[in-house]
Amino acid sequence: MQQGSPFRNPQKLLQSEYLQGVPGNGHPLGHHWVTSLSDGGPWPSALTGGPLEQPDVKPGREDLQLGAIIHHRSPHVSHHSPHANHPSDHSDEETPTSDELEQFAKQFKQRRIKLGFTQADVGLALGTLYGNVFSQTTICRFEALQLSFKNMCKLKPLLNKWLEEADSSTGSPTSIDKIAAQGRKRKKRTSIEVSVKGVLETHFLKCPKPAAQEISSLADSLQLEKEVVRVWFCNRRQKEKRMTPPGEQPQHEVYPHGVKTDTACHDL
DNA sequence: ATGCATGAGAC
DNA sequence: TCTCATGCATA
Repeated sequence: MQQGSPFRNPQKLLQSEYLQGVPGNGHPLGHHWVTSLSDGGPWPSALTGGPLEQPDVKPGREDLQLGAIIHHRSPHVSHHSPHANHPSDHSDEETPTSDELEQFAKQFKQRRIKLGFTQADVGLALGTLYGNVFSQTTICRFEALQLSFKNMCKLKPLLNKWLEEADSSTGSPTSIDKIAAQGRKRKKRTSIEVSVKGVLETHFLKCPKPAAQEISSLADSLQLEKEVVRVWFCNRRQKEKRMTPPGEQPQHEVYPHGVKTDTACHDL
């Protein structure tokens, strides 16, 4: 844990209301659980239906696998082995299909509740058991499949282990560790009006990746800070990449979003 | 449960 | 600057 300055931001986020009285901002304490599970791959095949199932490492990155979120609960298991290279029947450790993840998440939640644990409990337990603490938010998102596919894959084994631990240990009190709170100046969450959100949404559909200048003008017309607008777009894009898009329940619905309309979105 | 935010790493 | 994993704060 290296901690020096509670505010070591290389960027010059010139906001006006950054550090507003944070009660007790004198105890810096950062826990860095370097989850070196670096990125690597886009979505596996099961989703897009294409053959390919391996954490391949490709030099060129492509982030246009989103258009097709899956929700494939077809009775037939997509059994496609590109090459007879490895035993492809391993319920664990191999990259799970989106179906498996969905299934697991569902069971996980069910059993978690049955065992009487909250999402926060699990997050904490993961920390004491394996060293990686997670927040209630993350557990929640996992259960709701609101994480990227890759992220889901990463968390699954951890949660799986916890699950085994949890329901096997009848009366063993999981060491409840307490992680110190963190003292950091966080910008107050700005709430964007619904009407304004509507405008942003509209723009997003037209252009998911507005240029800096567009963001500026947009922010200007909406009377929002440029940074806020920028972040909004970032978050919006991330949302688009989630396994289960908001509003649509796990069904076989492939919505045709032209979200790959990069390179040229200029209105005005 | 989710909206806005941070930060590290990839381009 | 963007993506991506992650979470505080909030509805």
